[in-house]
Amino acid sequence: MNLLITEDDPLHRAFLKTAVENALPECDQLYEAENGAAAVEIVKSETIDGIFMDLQMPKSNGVDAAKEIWRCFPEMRILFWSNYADEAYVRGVARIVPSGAVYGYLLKSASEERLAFAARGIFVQDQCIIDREVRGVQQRSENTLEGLTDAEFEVLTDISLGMTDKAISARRKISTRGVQSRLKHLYEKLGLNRSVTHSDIGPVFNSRTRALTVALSRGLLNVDGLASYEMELEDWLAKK
Amino acid sequence: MNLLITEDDPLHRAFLKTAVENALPECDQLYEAENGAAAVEIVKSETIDGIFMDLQMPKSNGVDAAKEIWRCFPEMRILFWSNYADEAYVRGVARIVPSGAVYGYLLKSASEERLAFAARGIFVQDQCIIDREVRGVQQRSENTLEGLTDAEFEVLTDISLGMTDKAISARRKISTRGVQSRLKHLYEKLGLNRSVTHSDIGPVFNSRTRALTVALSRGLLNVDGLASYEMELEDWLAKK
DNA sequence: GCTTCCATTGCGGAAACCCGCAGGCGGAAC
DNA sequence: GTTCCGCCTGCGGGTTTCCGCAATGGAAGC
Repeated sequence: MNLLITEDDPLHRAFLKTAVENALPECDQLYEAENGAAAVEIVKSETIDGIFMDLQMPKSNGVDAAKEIWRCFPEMRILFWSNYADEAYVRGVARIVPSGAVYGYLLKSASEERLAFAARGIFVQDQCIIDREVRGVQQRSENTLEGLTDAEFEVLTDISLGMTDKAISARRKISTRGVQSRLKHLYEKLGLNRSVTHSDIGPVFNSRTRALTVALSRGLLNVDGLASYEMELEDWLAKK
Repeated sequence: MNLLITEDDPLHRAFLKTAVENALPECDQLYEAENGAAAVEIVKSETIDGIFMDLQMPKSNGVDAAKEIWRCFPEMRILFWSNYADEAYVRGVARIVPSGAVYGYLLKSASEERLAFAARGIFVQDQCIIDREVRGVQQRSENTLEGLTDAEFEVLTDISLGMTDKAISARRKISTRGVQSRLKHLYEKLGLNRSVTHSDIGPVFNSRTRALTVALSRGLLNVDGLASYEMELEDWLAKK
């Protein structure tokens, strides 16, 4: 069995390496990549059976790399390994998993024991292993109470790129009024309607930008995510 | 000599610990804290001569902790140790350094050798040691060409919190027109004026929110910074 | 003193944004 | 079938934001 570790931080890489050597003696060859692009190359040139993938990496983040890898090898088993259980990451990963693919999502704070268990579960027994806290985020984002619908999340990513209503309506093929309607619901769910309005000054917050702040601080969005949304937007602009 | 390591990631903490033991044999006691609040407590209860401070930590980031520590011990020597040379961090640190204090700013990608050199420089020889790349950011933000003036940066933080023009004008004690003037200059420096405008759709971007995206992706702002600006804003709102 | 540069201010208007109301559509549940 | 419910749409209008133009005042430099 050949595995690949994709992780930019040399310390974490070394830790992961020894952990894997202990947990998976059946691993013959252990490749390493320090960014997403390098990982993609190795997967294409070598024979890889499974991947450890860090999500936070400078340039070419883990999600993009995984998307490209799954495009070529839909069967590839990937264990994501992340600092945070941010909704942006969880959603980002969930969006690109091919149906039937085996994958896992583990936090870096997990013990070596948990890591070993997850690794064996995924790479040996072909089972999906999702960290408990991550699972919590997933569920919360599935039931509509606390979480946003896809439509609302979509419009959130669009305004996070700084698009105008009109541009969004063109991109998503709905009327500008539809965009505003989505926005209104988004604002409500983020709790902006009952936000501060000072007697002298009037409303203190501009909903549109405030939504961004709140989304960022709640982990609905993160800066890496923005970068990849930006690329999708550029593709669309080029085609239009 | 008693030193304190403030770092949430156990791996990095362990690495730092052995590195310090090698580089600074004159260190008697080596304390550890895994977040800013704990660090502040230790500094207040023990006798500490110098601190390694991680900047990215969940809750109570390094800048806030350092601010509080320097408020009580303006002589404290602090070596900041960060993943990124983001302008938001560099500016954040520079804003709170008491005049005459000894401090350093090192990237985590630095070699152990550089780390040892910096540690000796700061804690033994009382010299400020700033990483080269960080120094680059500092200079760029000092000369007005590429960087923003204080006024522009201030208004950037305000819109990043989602404030309206009127609220900003009240807070900064200038007219709303003044706010808009600052904003206009900010937009220019971020390059939003010559941005995409599509023939069918018209302007694709809303300057106000687009400014946020650009500032975030360029590292002028970051999410930790937002959290502490938010607290300042709440203080002001409470007083008002 | 004069000029230059910068930040600020008022005015005014075009555009963008926020939102209540009313209505239409399709899918899920009963 | 009926009833919900979420989502989209048009209309209308109130508010906010963006920005050009012109004028003021202060600081720095000749």
